[in-house]
Amino acid sequence: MKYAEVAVNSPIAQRRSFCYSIPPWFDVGVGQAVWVPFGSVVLQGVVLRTSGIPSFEITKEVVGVITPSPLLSPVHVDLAVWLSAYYVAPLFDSLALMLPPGFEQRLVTVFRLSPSLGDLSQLNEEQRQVVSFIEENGKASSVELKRKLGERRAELTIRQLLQRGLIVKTQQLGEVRVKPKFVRYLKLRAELDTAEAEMVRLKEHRAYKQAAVIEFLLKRAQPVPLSDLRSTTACTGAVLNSLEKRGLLTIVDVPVRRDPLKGFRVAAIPSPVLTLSQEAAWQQISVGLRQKGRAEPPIFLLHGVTGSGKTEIYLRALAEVVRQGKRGICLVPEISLTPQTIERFAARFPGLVAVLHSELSLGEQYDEWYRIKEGNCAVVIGPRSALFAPQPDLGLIIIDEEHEWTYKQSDKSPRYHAREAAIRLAELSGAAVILGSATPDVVTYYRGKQGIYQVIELKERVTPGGIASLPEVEIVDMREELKAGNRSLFSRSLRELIQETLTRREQVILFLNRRGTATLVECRGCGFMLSCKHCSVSLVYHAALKKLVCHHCRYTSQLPAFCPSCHSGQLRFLGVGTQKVEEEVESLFPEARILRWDKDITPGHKAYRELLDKFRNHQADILIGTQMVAKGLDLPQVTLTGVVNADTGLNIPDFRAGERTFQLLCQVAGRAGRGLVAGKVVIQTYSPRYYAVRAAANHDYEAFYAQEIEYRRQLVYPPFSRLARLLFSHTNAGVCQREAEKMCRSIINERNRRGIPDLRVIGPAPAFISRLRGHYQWQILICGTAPVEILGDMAFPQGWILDIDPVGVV
DNA sequence: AGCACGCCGACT
DNA sequence: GTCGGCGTGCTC
Repeated sequence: MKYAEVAVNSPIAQRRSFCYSIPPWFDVGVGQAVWVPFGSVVLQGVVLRTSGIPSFEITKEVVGVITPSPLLSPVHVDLAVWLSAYYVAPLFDSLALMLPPGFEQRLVTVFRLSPSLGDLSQLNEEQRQVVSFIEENGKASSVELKRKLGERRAELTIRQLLQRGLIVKTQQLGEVRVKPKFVRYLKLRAELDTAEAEMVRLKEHRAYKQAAVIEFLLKRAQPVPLSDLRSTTACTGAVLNSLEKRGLLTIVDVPVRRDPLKGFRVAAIPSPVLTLSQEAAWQQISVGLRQKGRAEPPIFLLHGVTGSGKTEIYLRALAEVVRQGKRGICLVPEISLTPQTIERFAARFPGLVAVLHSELSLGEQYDEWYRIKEGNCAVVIGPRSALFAPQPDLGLIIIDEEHEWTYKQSDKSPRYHAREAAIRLAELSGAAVILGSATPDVVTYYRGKQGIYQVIELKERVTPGGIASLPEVEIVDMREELKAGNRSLFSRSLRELIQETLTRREQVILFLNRRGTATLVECRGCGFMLSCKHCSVSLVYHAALKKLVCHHCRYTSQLPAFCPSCHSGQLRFLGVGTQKVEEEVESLFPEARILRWDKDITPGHKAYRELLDKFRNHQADILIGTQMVAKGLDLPQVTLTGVVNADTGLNIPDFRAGERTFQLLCQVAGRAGRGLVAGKVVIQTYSPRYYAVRAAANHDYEAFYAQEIEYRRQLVYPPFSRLARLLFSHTNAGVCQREAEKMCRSIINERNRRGIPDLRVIGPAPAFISRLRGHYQWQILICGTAPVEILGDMAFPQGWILDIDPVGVV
C-alpha cells in the first residue's frame, strides 16, 4: 500500500499535513491535487510526499484525483513547504499561490426531500419551515438553513429530519469559476456538388434557413466561426442540428486562448549596442550565467541609477538563458505602471511573453497559466505573485526595483516577500537571480557587501542624447521661505524655475509625498480633528465628492457645519492635496496646461494611460501627482521636477523612514532630464540637513548606505537582526490590550525557558493605527536572529496576525 | 465546519 | 433511568 502526505484546504489544518492511503486504482504523485475525506466532509488537497509507510495509524483513503497529472512540480511543492514554515502560514494557502487561477473549489452540503415521502404531519414549527424551504427551492444548502434558523437550531432540525428519513444529504461541487474557452466552428462535411444539390433540394422543401447556411458555407473553404454565420444569416441551434444530423456539416469546438497581450503587437527590435558601462556589467553576468557545474546559482545585484539601461541587461540575460533552453520570470513592482517594460520584452521575444496579474480576467489568467505550464513562454512578467507561475526549466529570475515594498504581501497570508521567496526558488531550481535597483534595499546591499550577492555597478546614464549626467538637485529650506514671508506652497526658487521651464516650452513634474496629500479638517476653536468612527485616523476631505472619507475603511460622511466637539463652528482645512497644488499653479501660471494625477482621478488603468499619453505628447505642461508619477516613467521632455513636500514621510515612527525617503526622492529626481536637455530637480523641505535628503540630492547611494547601515548596526535592526510583528485585533479595547499583554508574557516565558538571550520583545503597544474598521489593534515586535524559531511552536488564538520580516512596523 | 463525546438537569 | 441541551475537542 502507498500512502500520501496531503495538505488539505481547511483552516484547521494550518501547517499540518495529513496521511492518506492511496487505493491501487489511483496513480497519485507529488504535486497532484486530490479529493480527500476530512472529518465529515470531502476537501481538496495537494500531495506533498508519497511513501510506503504511513505516518498515522488509521488512515482514510484518497477518494479521487482532481487532475490526472501533477499540477505542481516537486520544486514548487518544496517552495510552498518552505513558505509555510518560514512565514508561519497555512500549508494550503502557500500551495494555493502556485495552483492554477480559479482552482479552489469546495463541496457544499445540500439537502433534498427524500424520494420516499415520509409522514409530514407530526412536525414542529422549525421542521416545517425547513421542509417547505426545500420544497420551494428543490434543495437547500446548510449555509442557507443556518442563515434562516441560526446555527444551533438549523443543526438540530437537520439532524432530526435526517433521522426520520424525511430529507437526504448529498455533497455537491461548488460552481467552477473558470473553464477553457471554445469557439464553435462550422465546416461543410459533404462534397461541394452534393452540398449544392442538397441546397437546391432544401429550398424546394422550403427549408430556407438550412439552405442559407449551406450557401454561406459553400463560399468558404476554411471552417467558419459560428459568430460569423450568425451575423449574416439568422440561424438557430435547431437549424444547425438538423444539418449536422444529416451529415451535411460538422460542428467543431476549437479551444481558443484568451490573450491578455492582444492588440499589443510590437515590431521585433534587434538588441542595441551596449555602452561601455553596460558592456562591463553584461560581461560579469554572462560569465555567471554560463558557468557550468556551480554549487549554488549566482545572485546578482545590479545597482544602476535611473536610466542606466538595466532593462537591456535583463533582456540579454534572458536571451542567454533561452539559448540554454531554459526560461525566465521577471517581477515588476506594479504591472499597470510598466507597460513600457512589457513592450520591450514583447518586442525582443515576440509571442513568447506571458503576463500574469490580478487585473486580467480569470479566464485570461487561466489560459496564461496553462500556456506557461506547457513551456510556451520564454518569460513570465508580473507582480510578486508571478513568481509562482508554473514556468518549467527555470533558468533566471529577475526582480526589477527590488527595493519596492510591493514585493511584500502584507494584507493576507502567506505574508511572503517575493525577493526572499525568489532566492529560495532559485536555490531549489538552480536558476540565477538578478536583483535590479537604483536604490537597493539596505539589507540587499549589505548582503552584496558581504559577498553573498555579486554586486554589479552601472554608473552611466543612457539618454537619447548619449551618456548624460544626473540632474542637478537643489534643496530649498522651507523655513527660510517662511522667514522671508513666503507662505506659498512654492519656494521662490521653484517658482522661478517653473516659469523658466514653461518659457522654454519644456515640461514640469510636481511631486507630492503621499502621506502629505490628505486634506484634513480641524476646528479653529478647540483644535478638534475630524476622524473616522471606526478607525483611529483622520478623515480626508474630498473636494470632488464634497464629502469626508476614511482612507482605511471607506467610511464616508458629510462635512459638518459646526465642530462636533465644541459646536463653535469655524472648521479649517489642513494639508496639501494635489487639488490645492493645482489651484495654486493655476493662479501663478495661468497660461500653463495642467494635468493632475492621483487615485481619485484614475480608478481604472485605461484613464491613466490616456493621461500619460496626453502628457507625453506635450498636450500639457505640468503634471501634478503623488507616488505614481515617480515610478518608472520615461518622459524625455521633462526637464524640471519639483518635490513640493519632501518631509511628510519622515515623521512616521518606523526605523525604515530614512530609507523610504531616500528611495522616493531618488526616484523622483530620476524623472528629470531623460531627454536631450539636462534636467533640474528642486526638493522643498523643512529638514534640509537630514541625511536621506542630502544623500538623495547628491545622487550618493554610498553616503546614504554608510549612514543608514551604521544606524541599523547601533540599534540592531535588519540586516543585523530579523523582525516579526504580531498584531492582535479585537472590537473591545480592554480585551485587546489584555490579550496582547498575555501573549507578550508567554513569549517572554518561552524565551527564558529556551534561554535565547538575543531576542528582544518590544511592546505590547497600540498599533500606529490603533483602531481599524472598528477593531482595536495592539502589536508586539520581536527582534532577534531567528524569531520564527520561537513563534513556530507557539499557539496563536484567533485574531492574531503574524508578519515575518514586516516592511512596515507601525 | 460538523460531528462525537460527555456532562448535567428535567422529566418519565 | 432516559432524553435533550450545551460545551469541548478532533478531523489522517
